[in-house]
Amino acid sequence: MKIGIAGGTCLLQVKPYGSIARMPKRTSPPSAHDVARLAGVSQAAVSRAFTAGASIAKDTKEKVLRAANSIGYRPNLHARSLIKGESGIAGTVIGSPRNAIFMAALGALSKGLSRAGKHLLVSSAEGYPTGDEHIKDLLNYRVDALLLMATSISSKLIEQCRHEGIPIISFNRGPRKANAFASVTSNDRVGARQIAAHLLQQGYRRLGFIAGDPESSVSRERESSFIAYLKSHGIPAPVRDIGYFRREGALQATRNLLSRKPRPDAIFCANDYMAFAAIEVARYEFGLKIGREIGIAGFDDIRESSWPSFDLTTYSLPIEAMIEKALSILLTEPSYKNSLHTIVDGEFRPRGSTRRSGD
Amino acid sequence: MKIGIAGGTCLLQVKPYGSIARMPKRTSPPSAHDVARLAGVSQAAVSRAFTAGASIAKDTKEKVLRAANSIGYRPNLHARSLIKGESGIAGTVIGSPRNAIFMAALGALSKGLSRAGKHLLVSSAEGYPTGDEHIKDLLNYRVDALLLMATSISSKLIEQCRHEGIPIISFNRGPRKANAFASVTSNDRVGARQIAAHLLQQGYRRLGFIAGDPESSVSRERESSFIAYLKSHGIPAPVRDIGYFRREGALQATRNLLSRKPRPDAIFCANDYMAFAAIEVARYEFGLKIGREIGIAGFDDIRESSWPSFDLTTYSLPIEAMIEKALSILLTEPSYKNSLHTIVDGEFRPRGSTRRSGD
DNA sequence: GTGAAAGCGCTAACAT
DNA sequence: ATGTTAGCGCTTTCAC
Repeated sequence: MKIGIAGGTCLLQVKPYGSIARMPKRTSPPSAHDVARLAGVSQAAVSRAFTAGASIAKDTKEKVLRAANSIGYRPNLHARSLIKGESGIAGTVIGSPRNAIFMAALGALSKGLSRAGKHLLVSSAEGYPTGDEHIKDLLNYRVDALLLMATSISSKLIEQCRHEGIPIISFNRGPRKANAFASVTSNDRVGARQIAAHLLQQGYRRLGFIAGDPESSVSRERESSFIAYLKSHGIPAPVRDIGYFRREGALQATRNLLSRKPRPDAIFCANDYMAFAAIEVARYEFGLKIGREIGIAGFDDIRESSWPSFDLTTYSLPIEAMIEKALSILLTEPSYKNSLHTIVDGEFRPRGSTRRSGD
Repeated sequence: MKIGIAGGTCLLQVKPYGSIARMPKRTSPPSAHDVARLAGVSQAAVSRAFTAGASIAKDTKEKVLRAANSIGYRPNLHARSLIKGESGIAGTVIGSPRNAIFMAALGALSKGLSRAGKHLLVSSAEGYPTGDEHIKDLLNYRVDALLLMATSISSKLIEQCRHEGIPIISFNRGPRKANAFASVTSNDRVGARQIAAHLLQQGYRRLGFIAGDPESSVSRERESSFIAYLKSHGIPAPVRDIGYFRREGALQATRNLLSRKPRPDAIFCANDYMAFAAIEVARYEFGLKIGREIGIAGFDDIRESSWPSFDLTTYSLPIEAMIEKALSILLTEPSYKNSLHTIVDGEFRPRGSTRRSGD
């Protein structure tokens, strides 16, 4: 890989150690004092001009705003946070940024918070066993709330947050200890059950399951609920392999399952992303007609699932609704913050990948 | 959609207007003073204990840290920012959070910054013509740098940032005014040229192009470079339609192009995501063999492109390298900050979607 | 409605 | 090596 460099004067300059190396600061940003002086009012008046609903005369306010605008003044939110004890920032730790679901959630979250005038401080904890270090970092910024996506947190930190009144919302992962903090999850049990029911109804009988990360509550819930339904209908437990929520894992797991004798006639994958791999292995490596010769179902209903290349039967993970719920907990439901487990229903989406009667 | 609610005591409580509604704050977080009192030292000593390389005796430091730990003290970074004039936060505005590329970039960015002990404040400007409002928000937090992804910024704001020494790095979008700020882009011109050359070499002659957002510099660069190559080799300009970087748009654009007489024998799409739509329309709606009967190429080399369902010829957008470059500008190259245009080369990836000799 | 003054939690200069 | 002091930029009493 080549890197080309075009243009640019080059001021010689030394890097200030350990900080984001900034340009030479020609001017420090204007302060409320500067504005006050310019407008001929007190610094307190400037503050009031920028505080909605503060008691200030209309023309004083205008005068201030004009002055402020002319020198590009903008209130320093760090100073405000110091006083208010509130930062206007929500912290998010994302355990698996590769997962499209969490990234989609992040986008929705940021949008929703923006609308409410709040902001999102993001930390990626990919590859860390626990989110603790990242969470601590965020706490240093006195975040008003913590959103955990695919991230675990120690009891000590939970206790500390509760003590300081910082709500924790866990996303799509039930709390380990009941009522330790709020969580918003999709209704995976219902979804897995509907998929099981649908597969049986379509006439599939030799079922397979590809697990995600066997440690994750998400994968376990989907699996146990799937199995429970089968069992209650007198169907033998599915053959099983593990895909770790990754493509490579799912490719291999599918190969393993499809090589068995007798071959399973339908495979339920713990998420859509793995189901795509299963479909491709079945179609391109085993030459099977998806639906007719092998049923494949997933979970999440991500964008690609409805594309004709996959046409995947799945259960929609209601990410928008979940985010909305999380936002409403954050913004308007202080009473529920601590010990609420919200389960949002998705929707079953039968598609061609489990249609026996044709491809 | 149903929402189920499980568990939870319910303290009656009123929402503080306009703020993230927090739990009752049982305790405000401990301050350096508290620690100082507990450890029997001055508050300054506490500060020194938490400052790497400060002049403090070893056992004083230990004493302080023990005390701090026992009451869960953590330094308030807002206060620090106030003094230092540096927040340790980089601000990012993402214009199109739906675009997988930018989300991937975000993940990498957050990871890289985390390693450097920095943080990422994220704002989504989806649907806004300019990022200005969001950028202003971020500036209120005195971000140390601004990363713009698919986001435009007014000259006024550029000027203000330069004035305050805040570097702006634009991602995969060249600066409108030369040298207005730093930018990191992929080498789209080279990529588009290689694709054009490859298509000709494979024997395709009646070419088509599907543009992204015709306003975007990315789409324009890819198109103009593609056309320039064809022209210089005596091939007529491609027929053209617009997909706006969206699936629906690309589906329709492909239908339009494939309905023409004579039908183009190859289509270059301004990105992979649109190329998937093109492939699916060609394959499932027009019954064409991809590669043999219609060549399709994209740009970006996202994850799905190498999947057998698409097997898409494309040019890799070197997102990791670009992020690395952006980080190094941010963290270690103050001298280049202002007027550097870095172009990172990707790699041409010929695949089955443009192989004439077979499917 | 407005200004003066106190202080949020911290760092940095200055003493000692 | 440590304590004292003066702010960083703002919000919030408290007088007027």
